[in-house]
Amino acid sequence: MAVAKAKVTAAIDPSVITNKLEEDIALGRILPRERLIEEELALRFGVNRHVIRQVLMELETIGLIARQKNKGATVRDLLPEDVTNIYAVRELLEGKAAELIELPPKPEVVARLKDIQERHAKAAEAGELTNVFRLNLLFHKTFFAACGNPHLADAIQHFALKAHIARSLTVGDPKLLKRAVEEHAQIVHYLETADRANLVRLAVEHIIPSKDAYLESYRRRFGM
Amino acid sequence: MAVAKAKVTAAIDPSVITNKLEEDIALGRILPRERLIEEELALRFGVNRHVIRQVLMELETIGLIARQKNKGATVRDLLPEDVTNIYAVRELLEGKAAELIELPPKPEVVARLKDIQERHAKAAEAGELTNVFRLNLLFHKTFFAACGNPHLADAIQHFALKAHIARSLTVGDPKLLKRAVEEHAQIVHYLETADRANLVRLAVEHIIPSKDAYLESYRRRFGM
DNA sequence: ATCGACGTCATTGTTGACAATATTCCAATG
DNA sequence: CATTGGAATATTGTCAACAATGACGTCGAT
Repeated sequence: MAVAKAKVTAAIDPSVITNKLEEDIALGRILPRERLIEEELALRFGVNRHVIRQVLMELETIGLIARQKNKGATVRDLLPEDVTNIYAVRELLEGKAAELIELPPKPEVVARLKDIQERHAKAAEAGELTNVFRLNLLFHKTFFAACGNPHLADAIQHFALKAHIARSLTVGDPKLLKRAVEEHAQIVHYLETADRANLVRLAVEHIIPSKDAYLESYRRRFGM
Repeated sequence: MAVAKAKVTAAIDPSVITNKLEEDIALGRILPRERLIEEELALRFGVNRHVIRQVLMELETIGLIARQKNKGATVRDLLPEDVTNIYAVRELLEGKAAELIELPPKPEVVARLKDIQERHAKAAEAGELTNVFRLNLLFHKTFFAACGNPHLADAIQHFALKAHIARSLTVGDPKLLKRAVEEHAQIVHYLETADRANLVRLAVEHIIPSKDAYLESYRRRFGM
């Protein structure tokens, strides 16, 4: 009995499913107001429905989906004012983190960011949206983790996830993508040159285009 | 022995249990590193173990407890640096909210805050810790909800809950309590007189004493 | 044709049983 | 006496069956 049974089917961690669904929502593969059926998802990921329920609860607290008792879960539909409010908090938090980050940063932090940045740029060039999404996420996570306040970094991560719904509609835009890639390179540059003022400015400005793109897209669809 | 199923019309909502456990942690009835056994809690609240699991997951995302796979849940033990970091975020968020709040505020907001403040003061005088806890929570929630940014208000609420672990050790201190009551009255006053500068200042300063009390208490217990 | 009552189906919520994993305790060993 | 091995126990994790609820279409009456 010492030997564990060989697991034929790889044990799927709930957080893996959560991440996958976040990705689906962020990339617009599941759209706002679209319904998430527990059994469908259970089948798709090859797990029990309870695991899916747990995942859905997580997504709810993150703010990506809304659940109603006995009625199920749907992707949240963010109104322009929601997006404005979320981004107001993001600017506040991310600006603060940029103020706190150690300058000059530890060499390994810069090294990691450079590596991520390059892979992100390549993925963008190749049009691999999934990788672009993941590497962008990783870049920001790595950057803000360096601020020295894990609780602040968590909050930033949390609000970045909330904003993903808003980004789903404009995620494919090559212009936005190109600009994001360039700004990542600039952020690394400001880190290396210990240029606090520009770092803080860019950290805040960096997220604005995606907000504007969403508001613009919303206006276009529903009129002003 | 006797019966235990007194609740024919029960239907206990999970959030009620969550709130009760938050209270227990905040008031120090359950201490850091103490274990939370699912079946015990299920028995205590007269619900199925699954409900408790759900509650524990919520408490985990709030940050009040830590869970390890197959090992169960314990109340989180906040190190001084955690408390410092959490309060840094609180000051940032609550300061911002105070800047955003509409001045002069709507009359009904002031009326509600006054009512809560008076009941809070009475509870403090009577030494009813449970009511003090609840009314203090309600006061802050009502105040920050008035900032006009629900996402910001949520984040504030979230971090206030995280901080509750830290407050559990000093919650009984009459000096702190007296000061909190007075400052609530002052906050209402600054609202009525539309005194933005003082309002922002006090909103930030108001939470500092409980942070300092925790750090002090920690030093005393483990030496400096 | 419109509306509402009603029955059926789809979906979520709840429960108890069982499996997997950690913890505790005790005895055997060096 | 400390340590290790391994049952016995305690606790959490997973599952499948069942109950409750809401969504939807059908049918009859006006």
